[in-house]
Amino acid sequence: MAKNGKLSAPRTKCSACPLRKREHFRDFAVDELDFVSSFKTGELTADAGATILVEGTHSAHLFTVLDGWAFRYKILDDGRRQILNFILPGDLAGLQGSLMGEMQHSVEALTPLTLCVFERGRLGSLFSGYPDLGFDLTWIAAREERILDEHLLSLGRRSALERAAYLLAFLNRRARSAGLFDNGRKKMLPVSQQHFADTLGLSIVHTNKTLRKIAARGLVRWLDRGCEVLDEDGLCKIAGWTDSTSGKRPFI
Amino acid sequence: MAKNGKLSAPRTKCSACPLRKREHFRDFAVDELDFVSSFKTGELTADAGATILVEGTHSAHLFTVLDGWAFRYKILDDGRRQILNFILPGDLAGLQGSLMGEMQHSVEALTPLTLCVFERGRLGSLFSGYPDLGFDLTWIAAREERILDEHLLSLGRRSALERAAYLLAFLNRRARSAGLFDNGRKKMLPVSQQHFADTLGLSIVHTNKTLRKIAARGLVRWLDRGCEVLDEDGLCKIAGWTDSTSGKRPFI
DNA sequence: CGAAGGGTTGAGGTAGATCAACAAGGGTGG
DNA sequence: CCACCCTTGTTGATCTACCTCAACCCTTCG
Repeated sequence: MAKNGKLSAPRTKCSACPLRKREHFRDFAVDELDFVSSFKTGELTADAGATILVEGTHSAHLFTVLDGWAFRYKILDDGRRQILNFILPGDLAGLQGSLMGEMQHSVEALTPLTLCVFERGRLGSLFSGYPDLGFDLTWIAAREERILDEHLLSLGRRSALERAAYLLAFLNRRARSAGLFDNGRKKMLPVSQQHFADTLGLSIVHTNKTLRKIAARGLVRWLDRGCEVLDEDGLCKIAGWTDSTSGKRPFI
Repeated sequence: MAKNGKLSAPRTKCSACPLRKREHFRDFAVDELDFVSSFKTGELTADAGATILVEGTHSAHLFTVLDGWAFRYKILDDGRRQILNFILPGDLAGLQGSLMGEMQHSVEALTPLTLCVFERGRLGSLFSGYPDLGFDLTWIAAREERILDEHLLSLGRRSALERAAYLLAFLNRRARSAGLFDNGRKKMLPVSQQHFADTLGLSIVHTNKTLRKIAARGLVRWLDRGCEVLDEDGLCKIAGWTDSTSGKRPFI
């Protein structure tokens, strides 16, 4: 299934799911919790750099990230890579492929990763038995769409500096919402400059120069293999971006 | 509701929906047809250039395009505009806003447009009463996601020439699938060079030069306020793109 | 200790932006 | 009817943001 990945029976019970307690996520009704518990057929742990899903293949599973970072990407024949989005705790991976057949992007772990494994074959009973969960799935897909819209605006119309500032603010905000900065965890984005470059659609050299410029202004600090955002509002101002997401969100 | 738009009671009965007959779209079950008929509360016609939905507002409706072309876009404060995707017959508009509240993009008619109007308030009963339609909605959202993924790859990693070739092939393919070329209708894409520029993330001058280059190779022909694709395969080859969508697709 | 993966920096090249004209309709008001 | 404007497309000249190439540094790891 995944290079450097280890599949096991569920270790984390849905009833004890650490995500459900976090402020940003909505809780389940009791019968929904029962269903999701049975929907979850396994747990997958993967090392940083492991490939979880591969473009062009079919997968019998979809996943929710329990802990860690991953990203979705596509590559052109000659190796040019575009990172499409990042996947954080509470996010789904593989929904597109589950609904429509073949995967059209790949997914790779950015850090050590823990995922809940679901059977795609049971999606039908999710929709028929738990309409609210069906609604949630659509909601989740619509949320992804929104993120891609904003990202598209970035690539199409923002300068390198604006783009980089936007991405930093966006990632920081999502990491915080997902609870990755909770109880004293380091507020670090585990994203290398190569990943930034491939997300921003820039060369790695120009990415480096742009990120240095932002660091020189004191908005961000570079760490070993990652960075820490010091002034999210300042970044948003540079990018001309105001995030409008708020409140609790569903997850499966 | 829409500048230059006219709202009326449904004129086209769902039972006589012209889309249902087209090869590319899946048919409804009888009870689904009944539901959709009651879900459709009106019909909207709009002139080319009319604004259908506005970023930052809430809308009580969502729409399916019956005939004509529209597009979704976002703008930055200083007026830079990015077109996110085009909306053709059978496509939904306003789903994001219906699920998540405020619209985060605008929608504008590219040609005279006819839309079915649905009440967003009845989405819940769609999911609870007709799980297959709920599934279809998720499917439709996932399809949009795929398109945006490919578009993101374009903006991030393809050259101007590759990007333009991809967009032409993509639009031509979608128009054909949506049945816009059926029974002897002109095989024209009603997209101005300004629209191309705002979709490709290029300046209008460079867009013009790039499109001329493609026209000079005989892959496309320029008409008054639009263009006609002459060699879709040739365009796909330039772009390094192979479309993998196939078979029937759902719509609401 | 050598190799490999990140990050950093300067020099020079180029794809695409910006600026500036101009042409060809179409619409509108006089 | 003409005179005017506005929109859309077209083309050349110049500029610049970003790319490529080519170093070099540091840390980690086998």
